[in-house]
Amino acid sequence: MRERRLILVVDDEPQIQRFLGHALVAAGYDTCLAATGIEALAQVAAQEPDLMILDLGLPDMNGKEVIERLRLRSDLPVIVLSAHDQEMEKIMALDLGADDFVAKPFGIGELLARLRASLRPRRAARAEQIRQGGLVIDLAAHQVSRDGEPLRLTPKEFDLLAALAGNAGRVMTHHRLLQLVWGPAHVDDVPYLRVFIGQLRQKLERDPARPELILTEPGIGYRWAPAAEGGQPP
Amino acid sequence: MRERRLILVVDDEPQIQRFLGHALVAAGYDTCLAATGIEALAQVAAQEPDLMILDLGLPDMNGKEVIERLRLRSDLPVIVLSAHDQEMEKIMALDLGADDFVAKPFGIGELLARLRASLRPRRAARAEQIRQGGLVIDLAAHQVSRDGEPLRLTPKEFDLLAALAGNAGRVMTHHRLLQLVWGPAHVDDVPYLRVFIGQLRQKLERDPARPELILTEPGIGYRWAPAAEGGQPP
DNA sequence: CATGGTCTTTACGATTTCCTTACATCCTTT
DNA sequence: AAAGGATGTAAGGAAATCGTAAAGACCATG
Repeated sequence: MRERRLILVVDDEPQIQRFLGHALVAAGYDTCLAATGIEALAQVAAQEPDLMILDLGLPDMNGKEVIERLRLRSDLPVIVLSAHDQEMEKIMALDLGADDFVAKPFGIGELLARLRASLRPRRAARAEQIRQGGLVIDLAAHQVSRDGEPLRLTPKEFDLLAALAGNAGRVMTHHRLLQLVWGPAHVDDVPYLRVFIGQLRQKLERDPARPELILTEPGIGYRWAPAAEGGQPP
Repeated sequence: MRERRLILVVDDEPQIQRFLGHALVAAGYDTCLAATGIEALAQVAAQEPDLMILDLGLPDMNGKEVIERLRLRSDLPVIVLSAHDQEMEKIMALDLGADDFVAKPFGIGELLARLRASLRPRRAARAEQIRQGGLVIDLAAHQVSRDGEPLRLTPKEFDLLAALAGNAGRVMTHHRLLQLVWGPAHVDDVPYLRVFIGQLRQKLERDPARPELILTEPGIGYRWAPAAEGGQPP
């Protein structure tokens, strides 16, 4: 494994590139640079960095597209830099799987803090097996079993389950789930989600009418219940 | 980084300039001065102060314009000084992004307190967790919990909370909150706010009748209580 | 070509959230 | 002390969202 973490800085302003480059090196990281979206994706493939700092508002494609195409092949953490007037872009970027964002103008201290936070937990969350009650989900082997007995899940069902259980405890928005399972073209087809969530509950939950594993966050999305949690609201 | 914080005082009355200058220096700040709006903007560019104290009623432009033009290039905290007959200006200034206000005549103690609150490192926004007492707000994960127990918030409730807590310490006017949560079409539907503020307090506050987190600024808006600050006015 | 499985799409009742209004309470002003 | 304005609560109906079932489309396989 590499000794120092490699940070890919994607920005078209040489001034900011230089500034970030110095600051990151001073903080003990290695850096590589890209000035366009195309370049950025090429650098990801070539250098396999540990994190990307992405400025929205590149000359060749918008940040949304960069993340979209990046997410097809990698789960590299992304921190988005955005100007004040880019609220919409920012929210889109987060929806598509950016990990965090920092508004310009930013303090270097703040950026480094976000960077440390994004680099940390990612490694731990990539376990191969997820256990929950009598449930065992083997992401690598594409298998799920309950109380030792294997369950039959269709590919889409499994992808959806993986997206949920792989982010246990976090609320996954409709957009994010649709993006992960159905791809960028169907981020608005919320009915798909309803149907497949229903099917998953039918197969996984002890009482599909009162789910304990896949919880609904009305108006937002769904959430995989965090590990040990007992008790129901009155 | 600079050792002492630099405060820019914008006022056309030499008497007040002198008074504030002495008081601020005595309190351990550096100061610089401006007597007009133009001068103020020039000083911001030249000196890069840490905070601006802005008297409404300048000779060359009104406070609204100063903040409007300032906000194009900076998110410098601004505290507004206003007389009784400048209510409209004051609210406009807050609408445009001023952080706080102090009514003339003011006590220096009060001004210094507001100043400390506005200088406190502003958690530049969303995406990271906000902690307050037993409360944890995870804006990215769309989750709120108190004393470890997750709270159920509806989407609108969450948006409103995000708008408030993401601007901790600032006075958020009715207009600004309505604009952020309900959109430009409902900036005058203050009753929405009352209802949802009430619901949030019901869920978040330890004693909803005597709120400690969401404070009312009568006639103006609401404010998320700044981090550590003990004691309430009688 | 038929078959079985999976995915997409639609429809409808149930649930949750949102909007709206009315009224009691508090604070400031005259 | 009374009046006016602003705020806080409660409650009902409107609107949006959710869960479920079911029918047709698509695809690989035999």
